Amino acid sequence: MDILAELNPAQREAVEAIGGPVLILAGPGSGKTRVITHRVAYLIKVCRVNPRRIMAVTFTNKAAREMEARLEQLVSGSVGNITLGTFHAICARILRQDGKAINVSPRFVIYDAADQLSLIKRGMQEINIDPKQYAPAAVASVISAAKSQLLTPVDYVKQGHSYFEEIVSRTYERYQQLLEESNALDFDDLLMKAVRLFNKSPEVLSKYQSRYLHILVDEFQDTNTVQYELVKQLAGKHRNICVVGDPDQSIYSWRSADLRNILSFEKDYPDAKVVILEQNYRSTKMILDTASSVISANEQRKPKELWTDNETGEPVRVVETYTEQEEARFVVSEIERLVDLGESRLGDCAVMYRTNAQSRVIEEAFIRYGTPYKLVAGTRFYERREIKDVIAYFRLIHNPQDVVSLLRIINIPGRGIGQQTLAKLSEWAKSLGISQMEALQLLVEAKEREEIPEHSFSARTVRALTDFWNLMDGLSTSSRVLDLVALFDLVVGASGYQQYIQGGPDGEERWENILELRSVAREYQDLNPPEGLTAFLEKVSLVSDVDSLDETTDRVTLITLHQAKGLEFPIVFIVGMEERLLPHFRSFDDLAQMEEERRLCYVGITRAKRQVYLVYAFRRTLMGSSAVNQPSRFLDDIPRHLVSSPSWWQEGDRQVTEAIYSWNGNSYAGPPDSEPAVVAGKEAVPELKAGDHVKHAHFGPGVVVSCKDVNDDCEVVVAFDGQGVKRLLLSLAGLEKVD
DNA sequence: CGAAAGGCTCTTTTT
DNA sequence: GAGCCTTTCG
Repeated sequence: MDILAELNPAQREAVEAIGGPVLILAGPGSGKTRVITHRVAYLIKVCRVNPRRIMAVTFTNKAAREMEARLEQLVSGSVGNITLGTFHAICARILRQDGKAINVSPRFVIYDAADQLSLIKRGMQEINIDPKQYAPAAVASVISAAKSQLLTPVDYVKQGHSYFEEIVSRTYERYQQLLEESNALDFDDLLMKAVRLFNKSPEVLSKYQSRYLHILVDEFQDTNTVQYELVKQLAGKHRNICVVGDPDQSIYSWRSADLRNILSFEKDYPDAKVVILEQNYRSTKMILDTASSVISANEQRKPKELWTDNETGEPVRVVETYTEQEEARFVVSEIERLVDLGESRLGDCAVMYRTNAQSRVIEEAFIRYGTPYKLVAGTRFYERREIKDVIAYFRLIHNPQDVVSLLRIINIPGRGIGQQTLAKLSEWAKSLGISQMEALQLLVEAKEREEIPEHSFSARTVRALTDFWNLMDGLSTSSRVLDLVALFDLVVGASGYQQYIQGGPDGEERWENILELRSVAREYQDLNPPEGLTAFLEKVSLVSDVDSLDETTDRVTLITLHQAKGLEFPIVFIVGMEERLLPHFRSFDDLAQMEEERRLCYVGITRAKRQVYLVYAFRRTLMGSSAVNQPSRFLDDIPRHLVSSPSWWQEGDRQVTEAIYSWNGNSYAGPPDSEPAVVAGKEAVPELKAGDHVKHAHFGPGVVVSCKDVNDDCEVVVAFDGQGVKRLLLSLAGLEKVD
């Protein structure tokens, strides 16, 4: 297969420029992914570079997986030796391999944002800082930013001036100590310590520098200072570094991503070859023009002209609804309409929003209509309590020093070990200069020798504590011989966790989640005992929500604008196009942040191939209270000729009196004071009772479980054959009674 | 010690 | 509106 065929001249140039630094500026839909994969394939097939000597950094694990799959097709063979993954995953690997040089034990655990926050709270407590006065989350984000600038606690102290910075500084110091005692790294540490490793150990650096002949970085506009530093270090010897990005799609500055990285690349590498990809293959002219009109209002930006040979397409549709509920209903009914027309499938459609909180109302509407959807970040799987609990057991087995995990599960399920006991235990361990697990071990040994205890635990408490230690010790022992799945079953069984969770609220659902985690463990079953556990923990620590997005099922995708980066859909709905939401109110007092909101909007629009809907609600409930918001300022920048004339939304036979007004008419003509109009055309809806057999357009045949009257309507619970149990609204779901 | 209830705060985006 | 924390009582 000719790797250069099917590439346009600019793309081809980007693929063939293999000596020295290369900057590829790739507008949305310009075939960026294609260029990257073809470039790597070109290196392997044509330039005969050993895949082992190539590193490719992606933004998500999913992107890495996809790239690997495409590569294997292109080079028709294994590329297993290539280093491919996110910065975090690659750094974790480097640190496990060579971290010893800077005292990073290979058994470290990785703390996610929640673990980090809990440890910071603990640190603040220990040095008597009132969490009510200084929000731990705020302190956490400053510490994270400091780490992203490569500032250690010592460096940070030198910078601090304000009283708040003083507080942060002291917390940072204590927090870092706690991390070390726990043998844990947070996300920022993974990057920072890798850079530190390379600074401290020239041999290690040289090993990696020599190995990596070619380095590629995708989404370069979203890298931060540490990441760029790391790239510079790694590319220090061969200087074959290729970065790909688009400044207009930089949307992660809050994670310390620094747009200057991509803007100053040419200064850092004056001999860099720059390739600009401006032809868009994804969207219609109308969509592309809309996107351009929005983004060109940014001042701090290099002008760029995207163009396309695609057809003109339909105008963008701007729609006003009365409330967020109406907004959700509009989206679902419009999608159903499009599907009924036969030109689109559910899987073609995506609904995008600024904040995760917006997804709930949308989701409810989809459930009520019985329209299949997939929510990318629901209650994020790995953030669920039961999942974190079980993982904590594994982390503690893997690394007994892990304080966060210990405190998480020492009394889950309840073992009679309360706050008092834990405070004493912590104090006691501290006075002896040992970890809490080691203190527990002492307790066990003292008990076995029937010594008089030097602590003040009651006999009952001693029993509870020693029981727990024996449990964990037993699990550790087993972990050295059992495969991961067997260990999994042992952990949830022996700890009493299974019984605890099944007996609690939502027991079955939570248990299913745990089984889901068990199936992840199965992927590592074939590895030898210690490696299986390590690999499993690494995987569950570094997953992201988009990683699990499955594009093959025919369902509507519900996704945040951030997560949508890098994806494309024929039909895109952006909801919540309102001031205070998009742009988000947190960006109002800062031009740079406001421009980022605009880029976010741009990213959303440019995901679409065929049709874009920009939807906003006249009135919306935010943080518990309802308020009227202005339409987003970004709408003002779209020329009228790109927008369809004011649309009136009609839902089936139902005249929705409160629904749509002209988006540009500015004034709202007046909402109904009463409840929405009564559902019309109800006579077509069948009377149903429990036990009736029904049929649904998407879910197929099923049996009615229950019916409940709700405001002139009826909520029907139906068990569909093989599709699970769904809650539907009778008037909307289109259920058909079967005899 | 633990369950339950009440009160408080604060909401962006994520590897 | 929800999650977190604290308080209270058994």
